This record gives sequence, structure tokens and C-alpha cells, in this order.
Amino acid sequence: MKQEDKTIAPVLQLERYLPYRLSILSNRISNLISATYSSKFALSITEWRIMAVLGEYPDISADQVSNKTQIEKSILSRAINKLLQRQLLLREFDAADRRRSMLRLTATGLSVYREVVPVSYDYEEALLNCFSDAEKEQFSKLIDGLYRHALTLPG
Amino acid sequence: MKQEDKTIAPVLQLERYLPYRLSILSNRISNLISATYSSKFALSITEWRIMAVLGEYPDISADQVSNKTQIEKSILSRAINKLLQRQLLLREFDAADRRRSMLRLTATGLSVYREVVPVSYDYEEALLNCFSDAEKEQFSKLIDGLYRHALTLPG
DNA sequence: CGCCATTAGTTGGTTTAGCAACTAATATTG
DNA sequence: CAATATTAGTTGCTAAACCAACTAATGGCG
Repeated sequence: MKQEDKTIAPVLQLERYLPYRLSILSNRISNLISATYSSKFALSITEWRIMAVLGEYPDISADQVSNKTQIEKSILSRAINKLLQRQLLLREFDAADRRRSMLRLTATGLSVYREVVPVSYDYEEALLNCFSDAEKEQFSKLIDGLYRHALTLPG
Repeated sequence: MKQEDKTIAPVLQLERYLPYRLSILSNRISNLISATYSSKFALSITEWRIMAVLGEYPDISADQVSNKTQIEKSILSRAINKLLQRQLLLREFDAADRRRSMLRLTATGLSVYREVVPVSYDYEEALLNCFSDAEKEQFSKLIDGLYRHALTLPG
């Protein structure tokens, strides 16, 4: 009589479960670095990401920032307004298409940006210095591969 | 004249920045699976993690659940109360130390648990099936190494 | 024993994320 | 060219996370 082994592994070992470990790791890393962004620059991770994208791609619209960072548009709208108020960003609406805005770092924003960038890189370096160069490369490839694969999975 | 190259890398490439990629990946994965937990079992990730730990370690206290899962105690308190109300958990206060509670899955909780576990494993499998066995092993080791290292970094 | 510290858990207030409904501008189509 | 759809961005509402202050119970030390 065929007996299927549906009863195998009735227990989940959370601490061995990869999505869980990834989440814990990512949260820990985010918390560490956001503490620095917050205390030294009064920026949330979200705010910093917006500035980072604008440092890399000046004069893009909020919508384009959203595409590049995965930040949801309502969150983006509020964060951008905060950064505008603090005069770290500047916004001009396109004359040809008045829905569209062009966002750019102000001089102040740029100087903050230039302070944060090396801090970010130092942090990344401190984090990855437990790996050899080969491991860094491996890890990076595995992350990218997994991300691409995750995009293909059904919601 | 010595000239230090402090001006190297004035731009941060967000999409190459590892903490960022890790965060995006982890969020994507969490969102995918939490959609299932939520729609099929009306459980949030946090609630599921609590049940998962209690499936693995019955009769532990809320505090011990917090240690095992990194869930902050106020979040835990509210989530546990929700699960108690739904009669998925059962709580007994220790007679010897009346601060201490013992948490356990009820029969209903256990049957939900037994339904969710294979879904979780299927999901993990679907996620990791883009990797060879060797890559899975590598990835797992790298994640663990990085996590241990992250614990040593200053906040 | 009595005071202070610690531990387990709860509650209040604030911030953030995320969804959905909305406004305003432009594009499309019949 | 009028009706409809789409796009960019904003606002309202809800749920979740987080911190700090709190209660209650126990432990440690004079």
C-alpha cells in the first residue's frame, strides 16, 4: 500500500529558514546604519535613498525616483516635501508637462550628500570585511541572482 | 606634496550598494510570502513567527519568544493577545513565578501550524531553486557569517 | 525584614509604511 | 473636439514598528 510521507518535517526550524534569516540580517544591517544617518545627519534611510539617487541622477522626477528605489509614491511624496522644506532638495515643474517635476540636490543637499557617501562606503566596507574578495564577489552574485529569481515568482 | 585622494568615489551607486540590495531583496521576499500567510491564514509575518517558534519550542515564555525571534516585546505582547483571542495560543502563568507565562499552541493553533509549515517550505524551495546545491550551501554560510559579523559591529 | 534592582509583560504615543481614493494635467480615441 | 484613459503627485486612513514609561512580581543585599 502506497503511503505518502506527508508527515515528514512537520516542524519548521525558524533559525534555519532562509527568508527569516535574510530578514533578520537585513533588519540588523539597516538598523545599524540608519542609527548613524539619523544621529549624524537627521536623515531616515528613505530620505537618504532619495538623496542618493538624486546624487547619482540629477534632475529626475519623483516618479523616476520611485522606479529606481522601489519607494512607494505616497511615502516618496511626503519624504520629498520634508527634504524640500529642509532645503536639501529643489523642485521645478516642467513647463511642457506641468505634472512632471525635476528634482535636484541643492548646494546644501550636495554637501550633505558628499558627507554621507564616504560614511556609507565605510560602513559597507566594515560589513563586508569578514569576507574574502572571492566571497564578496560570490555573495554579490548570489544576491543578484536570487533577486532576479524572486521577481519571477508569483505574488 | 602629499595629496590624499579624498575625492575618489564622490558618487554612491545605490543599485550596487550591498545593504541596499539586501534590503530590497529581503522586503521583496517578505512581501511575497506575507501575502500568502495573510490571505490564506489571516496571519501577519510576526504572528506566524510566534507560532513557528512555539511549534518548535512549546511552553516557552513571551520573553523567550522575543529572544528567539528578535521581535520587540511590545509588538510581541499585542500579537500574542491577538493570537490568544483567536484561540490559536494558550497561556498559563507560572504558579511559582507569576510574572512568567507559558505559551503553547492550542489544538486549533497546531492544526494551522501544520498547514502553514509545508507552505513555508514550498516557498523556500521555490525561492532557492534558482541555485545549485553548492550555491545554496554557499549562500547559507555567507548569510550566517555576515550576520555573526554584523553582531560585532558598533551600533 | 526592608529597600533597591531586575525581570516579565503591558500600555501610550510617535513614526513609518502601504493601500486606496483623490486632484490635476496630458494623452488617446471615437 | 468631446469623452475617456492614463500619468504624476497628494492626501487620508489603517496597520505595523518602535521607544519609553509604566505595573507587577521577584531577587539581592544591607
